Parts: sequence; C-alpha cells; structure tokens
Amino acid sequence: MKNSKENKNANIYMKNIEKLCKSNNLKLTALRKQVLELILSKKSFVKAYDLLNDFKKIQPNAKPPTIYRSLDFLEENGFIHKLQSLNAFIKCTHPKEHDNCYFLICKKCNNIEEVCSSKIDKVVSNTSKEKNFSPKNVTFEISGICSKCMS
Amino acid sequence: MKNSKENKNANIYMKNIEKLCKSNNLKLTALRKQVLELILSKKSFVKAYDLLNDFKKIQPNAKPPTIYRSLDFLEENGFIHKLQSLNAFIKCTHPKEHDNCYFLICKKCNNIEEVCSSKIDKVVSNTSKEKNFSPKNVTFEISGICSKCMS
DNA sequence: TTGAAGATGTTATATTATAACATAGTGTAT
DNA sequence: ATACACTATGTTATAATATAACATCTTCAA
Repeated sequence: MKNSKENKNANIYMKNIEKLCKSNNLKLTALRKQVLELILSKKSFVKAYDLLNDFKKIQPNAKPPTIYRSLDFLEENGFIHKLQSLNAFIKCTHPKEHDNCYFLICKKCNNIEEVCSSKIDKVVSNTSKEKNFSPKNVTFEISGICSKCMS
Repeated sequence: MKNSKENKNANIYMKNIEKLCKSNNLKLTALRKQVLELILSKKSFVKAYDLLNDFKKIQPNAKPPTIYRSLDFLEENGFIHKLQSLNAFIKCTHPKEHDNCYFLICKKCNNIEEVCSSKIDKVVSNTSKEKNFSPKNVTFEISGICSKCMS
C-alpha cells in the first residue's frame, strides 16, 4: 500500500495541473494524465522505457511513441523536465511558475533536487546580452554527492 | 583543400595536447590522437557515429567501441566536452585550464560558443554549499539563436 | 621474461528515440 | 446535423546512441 501522504500530494499536484491546463487551453487527455500520474508516483526520475513498461500494465499494447508523445506534451508545457545528462524525466516541482531551474543530481542515491534561483537567470541573461545571444532553453545539471550520502 | 590557418591552429592545439598528456602521464595513443584530430577538423560539434564513419575511411573495420572509448578518454581528461542536450561532442577550447564551462548552442547554424565565467563557478559552489552538495560534474547548455542568425 | 594492467579488436546487444502512415476523436463553420 | 480540418492516438518499423563481454595485443615494471 502506498504512502497516503504521497498520494495526497500527487492528488493536489494533479488538481493544479488540471487547472493549469484549463486556463492555458491545453488538452490533458486520459493518456497524458495517466503518464503524468506514473511520473508522479516515482520518488525520483524515471526512464522512458521504464515508464513504458509501467504503462503496459494499464495498456498492454502501448508502444514507445505512446510514451514519447506524452512526454513531449508534458515537457513542452513545463509539467516535467528532461534530465539531459541522464536521459530521464522528472516532474516539475512548480509548473508554470517560471522557466529556468537547475538540478542537483546525487550519483549515489539518485535523488534529484530541483533548484530555482534568480542568480542563474541573471547569469544566463547577462551572458546572453554580452554575446548577443537569444536564449530559449537552459539545461543546467550538477551531478555529485548529496548531503545525506556524504555523511 | 583545407584552410591552412585552421590546419595550423589544429596543429598548435595538438602540440599542446601532447604536452599536457606528457606532463599528466596520459597515453595519447595513435587511435586517440586520430579521433581527436577528426574532432578538431570539425567547425562545430560532431556526433559519435559521424565520427565513426569518418574514422572508417582510415580504418575500415572500426566499430562503435573504438570511437566511444576514445571519446571517453578525451572527455575524462578534459580535451573534449559532451554536449548532453545534443548527444554530441566538441573540442575543449582551453584544455586543463579549469573545470566548468557552459555552451551557447545556436539552433539555426549549430554554432557552439564555449563560455567560461567565474560567475557560474560561484553559482555552482554557492548553491552546493547551501545544500551541502558535493558537485562533481556540471552540465550547462543554453540553446537559442546566436547573434549572426538574429541579424 | 613474465605477468599484470591497460588498450584495442570484435561480436553482439541494450538503450533511447523517431519516421511514417493509419485510424479515431474533437471542435467548428456552415 | 454534417463535413472538414485539426489534433491525438495506434501501429509498424527502424534510426540513433551506447555499452557488455570476451579475445587479443601492447606496454612496462618487477
């Protein structure tokens, strides 16, 4: 049996997503919602094919595009992030609140901490201005060892 | 015929790498050197399998591990970078000078600008301290449109 | 000189992701 | 209500990226 507190949090999270989809005129279809639910049920990041295997328990004839299309939708709309250095996906902790986040990735326990700071935004925007570069997407991932695993 | 200035630059670059390998007791084998030369001959980033195809012109029975092992060596030792958001590789502009760089990736012309700034290093080390996180590798890639492609 | 470690060769396969086309659902103008 | 455009999903196939595992060859130090 699942931890009920986590379930509750996932429910609150999903309600928020539903609201955001309504107000942004986005179609959170049954499929997309199921995929997001699976992602939310994970403590940490998830790989696309693990997700596919999970999803096959609900829908045995699911295929890679089933998953990748949902991942695309969820990522485009800021509900999940792709961790480029891991080829993995993880929910966004604060969908639609702002753009750039970065991630502290623990190599030992695989815990991911999503960090948001105006300092990164400043580094990005300052450098971009200096270089006359027009930034669209930022990938910022720091891997190492987290405090728990250090002690 | 290749641009002779580029050839000259590649030669200077390679001399430097050879020196660095000697002083760091690293084995720059013929294979690794050939792979690095191929990477240096590119204006921008290169994909592993394109590299493999290039390399097959020299050594027709080359296989993926041939390339990936050399890439591993070159990356571990800071001679090249992996661009995680592109699954591609590019030479380091200043091998062994310092650790963290970031990349401005133009989506239009594929030009990559490697940027180094103490500000990033500070953001990384400050956040890490705050979170008691011990950072090992930093991936920082900004994709967008470069100044040339904007104008 | 031998034997341990590292580098490369080789075969096979794992992992990640997308192209291309078919079908089904949805919304909208008439 | 209907038809048509658009979006989403189903399905087959394959592309693209990367590594495991084991064999062989080099190198270099004891």
